[in-house]
Amino acid sequence: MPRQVDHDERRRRLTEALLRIASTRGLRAVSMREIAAEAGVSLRVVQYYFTNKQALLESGLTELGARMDRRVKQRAAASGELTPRGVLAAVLGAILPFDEQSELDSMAWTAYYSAALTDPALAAVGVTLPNALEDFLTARLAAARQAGDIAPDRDPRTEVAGLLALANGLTSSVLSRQRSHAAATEIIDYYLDRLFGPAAT
Amino acid sequence: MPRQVDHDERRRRLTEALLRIASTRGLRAVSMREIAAEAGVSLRVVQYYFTNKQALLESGLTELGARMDRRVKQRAAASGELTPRGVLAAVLGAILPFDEQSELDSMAWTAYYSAALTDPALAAVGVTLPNALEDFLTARLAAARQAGDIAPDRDPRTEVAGLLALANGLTSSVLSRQRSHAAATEIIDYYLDRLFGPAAT
DNA sequence: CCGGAATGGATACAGTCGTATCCTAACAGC
DNA sequence: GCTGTTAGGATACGACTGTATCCATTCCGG
Repeated sequence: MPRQVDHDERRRRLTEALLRIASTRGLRAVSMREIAAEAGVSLRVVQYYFTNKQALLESGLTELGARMDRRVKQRAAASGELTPRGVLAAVLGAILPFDEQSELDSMAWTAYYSAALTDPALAAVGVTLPNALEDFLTARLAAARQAGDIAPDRDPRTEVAGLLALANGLTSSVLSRQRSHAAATEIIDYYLDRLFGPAAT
Repeated sequence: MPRQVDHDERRRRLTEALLRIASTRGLRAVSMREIAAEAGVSLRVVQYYFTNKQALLESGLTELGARMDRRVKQRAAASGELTPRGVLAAVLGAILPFDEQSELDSMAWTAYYSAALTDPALAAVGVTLPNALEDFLTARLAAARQAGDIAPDRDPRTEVAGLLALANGLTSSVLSRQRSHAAATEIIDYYLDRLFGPAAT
């Protein structure tokens, strides 16, 4: 076995190059040759480490999901809050684009989302994270209701679904510069106040 | 002047063909030749009535906006309610995909939205309607607050922005089959109850 | 030290893309 | 009826696409 190379590392570099193109110029600008150029390698190398363009695309979406997951956990840990509201605020805040990298990732995510509407393979990869997020938050909120932190007439599943949809919609408006990040955060806080009662965070 | 032809009518047919492709197979499947085939004409005809592919794309987005506008007005008129809540419910209900055609249009809209993130010309066309909608609803809600229909501590602009973002986010989840139309409507009603107080519609 | 697997450079292939060009009907005004 | 503009059929161009193939390295295990 000559010239052993770390395949995972190579694939990671290529996937990152793909996401860089997708987030700045859109998925339609992603081609095997463009990825090769962006990663500074030859076309053959891209072909060598990914059998297909499809496989490459799916790898990009998987990576995007992993990044979002990392951001959520990181933010939840950083805020350090263990209150239900703290968890919700951290997760929703991690969905909104809050710095340059997360904004780029959100753009790529948006491109993938619309591609998934007409590509079942991508759709299958893409639903994993949102579903996991919704289940996780629903469980947390159900526990909070048990503990009496929120009113018993609130349905945790409906609340979480609404808040997640809200965060996604706000992300869209932030990406299209209709709204600033600060304004979006304000709206989320506004709704959290409504849910938990107006408590200072 | 020989063989006079209704240019607007021809362009409309081509635009509709474009949207049919975009909503079922995505914007990336839209090509001049595909549009020609879908409309049952030759490639030359498509070129003849639209100078550019770009012009064709912009025409598609304009048409999507017009359809949405029509739907909003139609639903508002059909519900016949003049109450602030009725207007809000009608508009938000018109944003959600509620039948096959509006679902197809929502898919096309999503495709356009992500394309607009990397295409300034499309972005310019696409922001018109959402902004108009937000301004219209904000004015309505401000009037409602004046009239005492909602609590005076609610900020109309924030409320409207939140509700529109919510409707957009719910549309996404309905399109990706994460949620049914009924479930999405329920969530919207839930939030409207929160805003106006639990009144029967 | 050498045969063979791992890695990747160079190039080719068959399609498809947007756009441009050439040419022929069709028909209103003179 | 001739003319000139309008409407479109047919075809071509060069660029780009994903994928496949051929071939030269590199270097580990025997």
